[in-house]
Amino acid sequence: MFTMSSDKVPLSQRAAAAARPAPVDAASYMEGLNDAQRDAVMTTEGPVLMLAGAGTGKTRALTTRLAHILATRLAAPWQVLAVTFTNKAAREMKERIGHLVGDTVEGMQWLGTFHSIAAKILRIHAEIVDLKSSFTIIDTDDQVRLCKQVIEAAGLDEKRWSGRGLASFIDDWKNRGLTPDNVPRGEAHHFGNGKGIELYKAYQERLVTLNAADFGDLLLHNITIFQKHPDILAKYQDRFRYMLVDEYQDTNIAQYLWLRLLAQKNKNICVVGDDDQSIYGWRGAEVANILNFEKDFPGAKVIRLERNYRSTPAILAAASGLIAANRTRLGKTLWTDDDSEHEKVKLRGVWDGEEEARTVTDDIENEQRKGRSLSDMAVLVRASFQMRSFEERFNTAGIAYQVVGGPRFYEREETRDALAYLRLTRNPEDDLSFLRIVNKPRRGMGDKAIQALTVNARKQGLSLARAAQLLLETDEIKGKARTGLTRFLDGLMRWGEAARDTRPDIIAETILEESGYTEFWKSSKSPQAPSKLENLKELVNAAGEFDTLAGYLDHVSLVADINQDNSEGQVMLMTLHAAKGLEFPVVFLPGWEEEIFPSARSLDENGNEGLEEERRLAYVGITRARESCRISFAANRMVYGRWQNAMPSRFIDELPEAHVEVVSEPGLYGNAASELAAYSSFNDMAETNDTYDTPGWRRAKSARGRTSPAPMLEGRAELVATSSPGSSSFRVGSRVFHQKFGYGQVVAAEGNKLEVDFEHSGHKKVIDSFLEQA
DNA sequence: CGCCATGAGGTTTTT
DNA sequence: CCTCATGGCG
Repeated sequence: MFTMSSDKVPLSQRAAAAARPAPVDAASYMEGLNDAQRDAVMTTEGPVLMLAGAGTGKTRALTTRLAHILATRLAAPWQVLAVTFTNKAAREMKERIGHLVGDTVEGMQWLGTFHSIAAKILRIHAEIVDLKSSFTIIDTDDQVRLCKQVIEAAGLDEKRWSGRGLASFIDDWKNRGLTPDNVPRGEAHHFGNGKGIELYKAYQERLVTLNAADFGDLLLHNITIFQKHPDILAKYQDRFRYMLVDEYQDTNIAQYLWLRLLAQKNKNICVVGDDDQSIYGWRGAEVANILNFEKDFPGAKVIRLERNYRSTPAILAAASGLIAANRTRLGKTLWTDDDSEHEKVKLRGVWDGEEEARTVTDDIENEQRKGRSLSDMAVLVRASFQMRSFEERFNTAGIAYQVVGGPRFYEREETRDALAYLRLTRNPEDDLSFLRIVNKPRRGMGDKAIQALTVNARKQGLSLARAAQLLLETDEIKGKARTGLTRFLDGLMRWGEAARDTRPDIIAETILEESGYTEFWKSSKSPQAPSKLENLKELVNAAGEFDTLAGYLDHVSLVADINQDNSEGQVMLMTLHAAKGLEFPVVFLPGWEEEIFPSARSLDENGNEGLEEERRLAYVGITRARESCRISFAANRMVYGRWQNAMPSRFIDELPEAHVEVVSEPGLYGNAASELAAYSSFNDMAETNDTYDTPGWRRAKSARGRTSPAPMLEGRAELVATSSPGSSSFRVGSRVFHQKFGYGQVVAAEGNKLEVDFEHSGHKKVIDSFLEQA
């Protein structure tokens, strides 16, 4: 097919193409696409906003689009810019385009993550922002460390102003595309006694002397370069004839500015995303980017991918019903023509977290008995601390599980130490690495010696390694420190020498061995030592896949993880965030309680915007499910070692009841009467005139009053409010205070559930334990 | 230099 | 409650 036939094109396709030479507009890769997808592929010219709902074949559409551009020769592979957020996404995209166009995809050197592409551009023009093209990319840890140094140097109280705090301010500014000169003056007051901007400036200067850039810099420096040098910008504008951006709803302002600059000329920019799945606002993502796309790029064509190929109608209805409560959205309606028999979304209330873990585990075992593989099931939680109860239960039940996410390989202490050795070997000027390992293992270089060395180096404008070398020529250093430092520096020279003509894995192993680092862990009593040694071995192996040490190190700084083999036959346990983009036949969504989900902190810090993002997170969770979605909430939960009663999440009330089934605990409550009660409790909802803002325990509440106790409450206790037999300590008429709602007056009391008129928040139903006498 | 006591804080995560 | 970081002391 076409001119770029290759071994990668399946034979069947090549045969087909040979049999009936297809005209370009009826190309075989278009087969099986629906109208919207086809539209998204064919509309190559001008700005395009591809609004792709969950499970609507987004990846297929966008990879086909790129394949189409290449196949029809609208652009050469190197004239296409395609950006993603993660390496994984970039890899998958490349692979899938490869299936369509074969080796041509290898020419797509501008397909990658925002960061890797920005880094590539920055290496070419580094001198404009006072860097050398060999600059190092520092990670979050080093960033914090540097910030700490800057705070210290500024003579600020280090207890009051943490490195972490400064780093997050700087990150935030960089995410918004702000250099020190552009930060609004008012924002300086937020940090370091009004020294915020000064500190930011000092931090940037330190980076320049270190010849380093942090992640935020990669984009920001690009923007600076483009703005200062229209000629350079023009070059890239001409080069990138077609641009494609995946997960556009996750872009921050800096990324937006970068894209806008590049797209200015050809305007052939296609952004793909789903505003309903924007869940990274807290790290700088701007939903506004996708909401305003049509304004930012006049004449943009909006293409909606709404036909869902993943989930059952009930799951789609539940997700759609929930997300409809959000006000700021572009609006989409997912539909499916799958009308086969399917189950409703299952909702279960339980007594406490332990019971929740137990029932989920039971469900999993049931499914397994029915022949379902463990890897077809996933438990998705809001926050990682919720994982523990499931892990414990899985362990006792002997169910294999895999936690997805968690601490990353390249972030672990031993990995970072080892990399510091390798980096320092390649570049002896790398002071951050020097500091990290100069005394690890111990070489007699204590805090005092290092302090002196640092001062010395800075005075002479030398790197630490160089300064150390000079220091050894004097008599100022003696004893253990002298021998330790001498051996260390000798080692560096030797390794640097050897690195030139030795395989990276061999050199890595040699360095770790000769430096005494391996021995450091071997003789460590730490219980983690064996696994750390394992990790070091893994790192050495990973290095072996590269031709040079430098090549490996470049790769490492932009890749957060080495490929972990996802072994089959394990239940997946992860956060909702980590689950974005994945799908499973059976999905469990536990912990749907106020405070937990939506997270109290999101609401506190970001108000309604925070709430909407939480709701999108819930939407992401539900839409991960193909066949079965099981939501649960507990009436009591142990939080920080204290028992707290919990209210069912308001999101539960927002699920359309027609598509939800309340399930009682199998065996315990599984009788017809309670099933009935469950249904009628739903019907009762129509009678209550509770409004949307009532945190949702209506369901439980309405069930409580019935002759037959609600199924999920039966036996152990009433759900939500264990109505203390006596009455509440608050009387009607008394003035009370609530953490979130403020001051108010009790207007009605039933057991420990009260109705209160709050002065600022209006009429609410609350549980007395949330109140204080005012 | 390493170990224990004490205290604070305790979503979500990629590059 | 539990974990991590820091600080003081041996």
